[in-house]
Amino acid sequence: MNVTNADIAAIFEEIADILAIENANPYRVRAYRNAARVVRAFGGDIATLLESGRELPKLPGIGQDLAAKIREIAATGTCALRQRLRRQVPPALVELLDVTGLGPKRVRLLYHDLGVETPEQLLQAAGEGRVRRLHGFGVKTEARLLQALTSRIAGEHRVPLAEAALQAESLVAHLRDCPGVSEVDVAGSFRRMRDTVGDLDFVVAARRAAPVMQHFLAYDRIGEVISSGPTRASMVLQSGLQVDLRVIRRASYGAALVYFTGSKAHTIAIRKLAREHGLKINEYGVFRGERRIAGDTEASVYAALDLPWIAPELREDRGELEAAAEGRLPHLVERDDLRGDLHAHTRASDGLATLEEMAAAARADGLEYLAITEHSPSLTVAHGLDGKRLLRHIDKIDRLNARLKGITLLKGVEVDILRDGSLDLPDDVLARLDLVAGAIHSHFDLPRADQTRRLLRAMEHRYFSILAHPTGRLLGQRQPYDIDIDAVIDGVRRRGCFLELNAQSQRLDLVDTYCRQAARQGILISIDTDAHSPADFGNLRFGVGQARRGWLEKKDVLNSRTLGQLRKLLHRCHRHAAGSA
DNA sequence: GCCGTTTTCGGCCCGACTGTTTTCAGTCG
Repeated sequence: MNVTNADIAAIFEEIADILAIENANPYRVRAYRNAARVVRAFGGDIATLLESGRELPKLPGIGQDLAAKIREIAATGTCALRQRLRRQVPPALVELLDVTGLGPKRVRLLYHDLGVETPEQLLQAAGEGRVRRLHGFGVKTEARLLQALTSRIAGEHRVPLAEAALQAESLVAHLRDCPGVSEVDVAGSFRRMRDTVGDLDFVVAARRAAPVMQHFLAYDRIGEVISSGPTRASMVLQSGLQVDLRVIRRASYGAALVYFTGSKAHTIAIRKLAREHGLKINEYGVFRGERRIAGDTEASVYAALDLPWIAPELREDRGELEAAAEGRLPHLVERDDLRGDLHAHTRASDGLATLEEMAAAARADGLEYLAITEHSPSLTVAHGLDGKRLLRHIDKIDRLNARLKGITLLKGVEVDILRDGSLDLPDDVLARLDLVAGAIHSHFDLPRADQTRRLLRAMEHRYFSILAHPTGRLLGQRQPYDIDIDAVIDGVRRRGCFLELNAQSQRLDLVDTYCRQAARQGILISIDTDAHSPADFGNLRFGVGQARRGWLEKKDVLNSRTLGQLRKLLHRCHRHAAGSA
């Protein structure tokens, strides 16, 4: 049985949901939700760790009881508490919690008084006007639920960061147009650069809120207004994305920004810390008694807690507060630290632009080198290049390099890792290249042991340089293939090759937690766009965002190196394999 | 369920908005 951290987390979430519906102690519910979050963020596969006979390290918010449950789930795939709760409450009931406007109290009431167990049954009951008769419900609530159910069935979900960015920029421009507005920021998971975004949170500083609220609600791509008060409003855009706005006085702007940037776990943690300091933090500021002692800037809020400012990407309560207190926050990598991009395509395979156009675009984006990595022959849908064509292609790159100024093209390939772990091009061709990025594009559903062995075998190849999009996930479309990530990361370390953080908007692969795990082991990570057109180089910033979420510093990033340093590292990677063969 | 240079028991982040209520519970972030 392969119990993943995500499986353990999902069970804790389910327990929390059912306990909430059963009206259990809310702090007990929170303990399970916190445990789910901590387990998800854990670097390394917990089940594998326990299986090897090692102890689970002490984790924040995981006491004796939860640790025992983690061991139980890792060993059996479930736990007794969950099984018992499932017998007490219809399992489908937790789905009702996903309906906007329904929390545990109302779900409980719907079940007890109307026997509603599923979204479908709720739809029927609401349609028949039975919901409005329940205590605490009414005509409006019933109508709202009906609408939430139908739009939910239409399917709204988190959108990739890059997609959200387009919508955010347009709305930022709209808000800046409003007279009296002095600051506008997009906070929330967007500012923390999460790979997907559930909604956009805007924070605006203005002396008077009313004109800003009016201006906000006059945005032309508005779909539906969910709520709007004097200082706060929510709406759904025509695209289906939810947008929240909060208007605040300039003096409270920093505190509001901290609060609306979150994450929720980080917010709770700093408020708790504030209590220990005899202070109170809310979105208006930091207070000692009635007196506000900080809040105009984010830095002032953290300073009130004796902490340095913490970058938004770190605010997940994954140890950043402890690191800040001990003065060991990472110096996070920045977009301008990147000197090159080691993964790009041209028309020769499935790209949309020529070599010249891609080189010019990369240079215009401030890059000093760009690796051209076309597909290999097995990937016929992408017009993969066979050995002959690839050799002609790299001759062309050589000729172009001779006359290019301000940027150097590297000769690479994105070679398919075949089912058995062999590479899709012969050694004598690979030997001619500056770098070989290996990737899986087929047989996504192999069992974990086989898939892991496939990757390990591929990277043992003497010319292998970089494992491209290591887990193969496509946001909202395809789950990562099943691999033993600890074994793969350890394999990369031993082999002395590199991992890619693919910045393509649908990929953002490696994910942040694995980046952090790899970097801790000294592995260098290449933040690449996998560009198929000139505009794609703009995605680097999203890759950098994930890297920062993974606590990566400049030193952890392969393509922060100068071209000379990079060539040495790539060369050493080859020699390493030759030496260990 | 967790946690502790105030505590092993008694706390556990804080506020806006809605709708239903007649002073506030529920939900959301």
